[in-house]
Amino acid sequence: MNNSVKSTSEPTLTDKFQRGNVLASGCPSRGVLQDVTSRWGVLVLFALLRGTHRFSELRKSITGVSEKMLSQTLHALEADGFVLRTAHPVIPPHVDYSLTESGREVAKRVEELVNWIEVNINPILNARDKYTQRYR
Amino acid sequence: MNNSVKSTSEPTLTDKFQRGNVLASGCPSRGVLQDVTSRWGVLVLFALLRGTHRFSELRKSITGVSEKMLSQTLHALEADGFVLRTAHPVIPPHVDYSLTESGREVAKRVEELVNWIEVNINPILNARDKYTQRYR
DNA sequence: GTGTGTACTTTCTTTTGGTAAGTATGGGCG
DNA sequence: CGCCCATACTTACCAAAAGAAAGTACACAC
Repeated sequence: MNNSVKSTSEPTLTDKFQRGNVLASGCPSRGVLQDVTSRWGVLVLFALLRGTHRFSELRKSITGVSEKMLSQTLHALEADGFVLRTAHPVIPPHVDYSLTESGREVAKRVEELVNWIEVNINPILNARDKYTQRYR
Repeated sequence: MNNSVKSTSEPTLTDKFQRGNVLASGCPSRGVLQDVTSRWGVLVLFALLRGTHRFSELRKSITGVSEKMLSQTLHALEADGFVLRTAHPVIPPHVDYSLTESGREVAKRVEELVNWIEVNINPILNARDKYTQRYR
């Protein structure tokens, strides 16, 4: 991946056709992929697809997430431009989280994956049971 | 969940419409989701979508993965029924890995996500740069 | 001055991940 | 015969990440 500075500000042909390659360890797209597919990142994107939520709401709907990890995950997704953080200057604090345009794009794809797994969970679990029975 | 006592082994209506809920911490679908979206799981599925590969080939194409993690990841995906392991009884060992039918289904969805990120990597990185400049 | 509510942050412990070395097997080579 | 090679794993050890729980900040109510 070439992210070097250009002498002109016009996008060149190679710029336009440049894309990442997650199979290459140096490519920054792998970092973004990790933010998106991280344990809690997936669930945050999935949850925010249903609309704006505040911190405490996310914490309640995503069962099992700690405040530390939720905070960390939201920051990473915000830095990548997927999540918009809106802090209202009141006390006690009130902060809203929503998806950006690009956030909705990734989240839609995450949702497709999550939905497929949720729908097919039973056959998958059966396969897993058979596997563990066969090979201990 | 099921209030009526059943004397037969026929699947009930509720059985048929049962699906997972990844937002619930107890739901096993969350475990499957983690296998699929794990750091190396995503890349293995993505790589295997291009066809059958042996262990050493995967290790080469997925830059940066250790033998331990590749082995571990392949086992998890095999247990979930996404990956088929075929060991030829020769020496030195020769083992092939390919996707099962359900493996192709998840992998296709993973691919959609990966492709979107690879294509849009540049705007994302720009957003990230702006973010780090603003908030250090 | 004590308690409440929200969104974090910090500290400490546990779990997970990475690195490197070891294991099993038989065939080729000197 | 002794030694090395190739391949697909395991194992042992240490570093990094995640989880649990407590602390912080602020204004207002009592």
